[in-house]
Amino acid sequence: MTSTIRPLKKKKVRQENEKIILDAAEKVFSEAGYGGATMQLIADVAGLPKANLHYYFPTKESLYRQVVQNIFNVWLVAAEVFDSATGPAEGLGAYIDAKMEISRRHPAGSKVWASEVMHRAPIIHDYLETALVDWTNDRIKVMQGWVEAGLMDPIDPRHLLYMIWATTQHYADFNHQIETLNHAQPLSDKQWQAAKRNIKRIILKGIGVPESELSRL
Amino acid sequence: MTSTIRPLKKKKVRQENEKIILDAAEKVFSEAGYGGATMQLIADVAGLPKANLHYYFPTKESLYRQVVQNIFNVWLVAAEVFDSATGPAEGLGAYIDAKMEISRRHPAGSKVWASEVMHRAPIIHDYLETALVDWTNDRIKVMQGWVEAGLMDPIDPRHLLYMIWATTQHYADFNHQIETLNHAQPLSDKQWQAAKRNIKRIILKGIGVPESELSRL
DNA sequence: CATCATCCTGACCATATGGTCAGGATAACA
DNA sequence: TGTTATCCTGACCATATGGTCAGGATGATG
Repeated sequence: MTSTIRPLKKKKVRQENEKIILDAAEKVFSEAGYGGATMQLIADVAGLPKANLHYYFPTKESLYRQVVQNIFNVWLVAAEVFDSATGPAEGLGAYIDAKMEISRRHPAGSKVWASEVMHRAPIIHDYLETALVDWTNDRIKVMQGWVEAGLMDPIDPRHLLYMIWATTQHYADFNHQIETLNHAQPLSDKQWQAAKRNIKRIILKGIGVPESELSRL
Repeated sequence: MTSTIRPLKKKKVRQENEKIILDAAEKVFSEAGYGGATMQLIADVAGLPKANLHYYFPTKESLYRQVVQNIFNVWLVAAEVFDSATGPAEGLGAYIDAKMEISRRHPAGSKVWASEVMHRAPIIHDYLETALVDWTNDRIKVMQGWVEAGLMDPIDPRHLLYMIWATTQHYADFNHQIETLNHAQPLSDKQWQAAKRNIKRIILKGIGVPESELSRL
């Protein structure tokens, strides 16, 4: 019974503990910020002694860096829906849906990312300058192609992209404000659907997608 | 010559020093977060000894609270343009312009606000529940009126408002990311104008403002 | 000029924090 | 079973931080 597991036992322990620590760290960093978070609090949330964190992650900064990198990967995966699309209604619509889903399921990650960028990205500076720049330029070209094909109005794709990022991430980063304005209640399933529908409708109609294609939202 | 000033000299000193400290604090809080900011660093930026800060502001938290309240007032003033408007094109257009101008001139304040809300508004909780809720409900009624008057599509005003907040504040909160994506350069005058124009066009067209009214952007 | 309130600050303190380490426990493996 | 690599942790340390305070400077007031 243990024969197949035994050789992996130790490796599994490492894998599991790193996950526990990273989850706790993401939560604490998102709630307190990098400076406000303490290794002791992360340890308490993880249910481990503080020294154990330092066994897996030598410094607070290395732990934080790993958290941010994980989030960036989530972004990238979500963006894949963008690529297989044939036009703005499909591509941007799916992208907005995917980002809203992340904001709903993964708000802590979004907050850590926002906090990092707001503070001039001291830790992931290089990521922004390479991976993000490349990714962005690629999508801008795609959207530029849509403009030239007459599939959308001659909008500057850059500002369109910022608007999508801003709006979708707002539902994660400012979820406390949104809940406060919703009678102190989290958004219900219906309200999340309504949010997605409103956002997609305004943006897609705003860039010139014909009304006939909007009905499917 | 000094006769008119003399009786105010001491009061003026207080006023000036409080302003110097608050400006320094806003800058440092926005760059480091509440937990990452130190009274020593704020003192250095202000060019005053640390003990002097504690003379005017007894605790770090009281200083921070004052910074956040000042920002909230800036928001409120900017929102006044909303009210004198006769319809969405004029009202929302002016509101977007005003908020973009704040994002450009006052990014540090926006970041402090964002950080505070992201961390569940521990300091200004009561503000959100009273002032912000009241303000928001009032504007929603105005927009609801516009919908009923047929001046805009039947959009949920709440999500429209969030979209405007998110997009305009994004240019302050994520200015580092935007600059990184702009060849490490701050946006020029022209680029700021283009940003405003793109945002207003997408949102206003997206909610059904007729093309004829968009040409004036 | 004398008195008083306000303003200012170097030196100091208690506490909290990131990080270390020696030594012990556990499991893989020969 | 003995050896080795990995895992675990209580106790400890150096440093940084928010905050205090006694005493001095400055300007208002009468």
